[in-house]
Amino acid sequence: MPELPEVETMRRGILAVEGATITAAEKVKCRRKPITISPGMSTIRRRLVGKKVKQVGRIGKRVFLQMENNDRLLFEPRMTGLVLVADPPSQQHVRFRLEFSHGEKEVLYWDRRGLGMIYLLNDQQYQDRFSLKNLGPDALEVTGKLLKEIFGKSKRPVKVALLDQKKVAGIGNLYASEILFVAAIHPAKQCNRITMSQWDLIAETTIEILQTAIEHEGSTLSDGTYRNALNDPGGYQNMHRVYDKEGETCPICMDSVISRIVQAQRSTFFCKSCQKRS
DNA sequence: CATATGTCCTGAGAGC
DNA sequence: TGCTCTCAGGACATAT
Repeated sequence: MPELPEVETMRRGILAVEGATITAAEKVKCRRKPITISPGMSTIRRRLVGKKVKQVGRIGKRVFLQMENNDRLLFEPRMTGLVLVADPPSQQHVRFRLEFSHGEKEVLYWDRRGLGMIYLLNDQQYQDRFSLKNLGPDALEVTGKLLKEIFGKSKRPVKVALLDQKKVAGIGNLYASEILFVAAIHPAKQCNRITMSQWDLIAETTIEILQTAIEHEGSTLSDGTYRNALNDPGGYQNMHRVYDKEGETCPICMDSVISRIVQAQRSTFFCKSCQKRS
């Protein structure tokens, strides 16, 4: 589930390692199927141990440690991955560990389902991997004009299109429903039928919702998986308007109930009265 | 190129 | 109570 706000919260949670030197990197033994860590641990150790972290960054839904030579160690949490500086929710799902020079700093990668990945890229590999061809502009940077350029000719349903990371980076299933509800756009509306003023509204709403979600440290759903770097839950789930609220009264019209439909094999939540196909 | 679909994986919760 | 089954949705390989 980690989307842009959750991953940005992870990034902020490990900012303290900026300037610290990595003293150890360890793939933690785990009875479950091991996650993908690339390249191998011996190469990772050779390139990281004794090196200083220049910056902690985020690209889309990935968080990374950037070294002084611009090697980047990326954590890609996918569904259930967490980057932690505190004790993990469970020991059995700890997959990877980094130790740092000063203080008692330690960073853990924890992942219950193990769909996440960790990989080390040199600067050129990073630039290629995340060129605009492969990953769209960050969702916090969008404008109506940009969205219209990116999506304006597409016939896809807007909700499905917003999830395409090649187009815009950072929006996932949860925030897509929330954004379109607030912008009052029907999730099945085709992109090429959305007006310029509606794109402006979607852009504004996207930034507003994602920023507010970051301020609240992301959304911890009922399964409780997502935690910040200190292993505390987020708070934005209390501000959800439609996500996972099928059958509940719409908070805007107070009349219709929230509907659930499936688009591209994923749940979409919306209000039939507030979000017209028009 | 654009878009659709199946797959990876675990554990919570539903249903019997 | 304990078993089986479904489902959650990140990114990507493959197909159309």
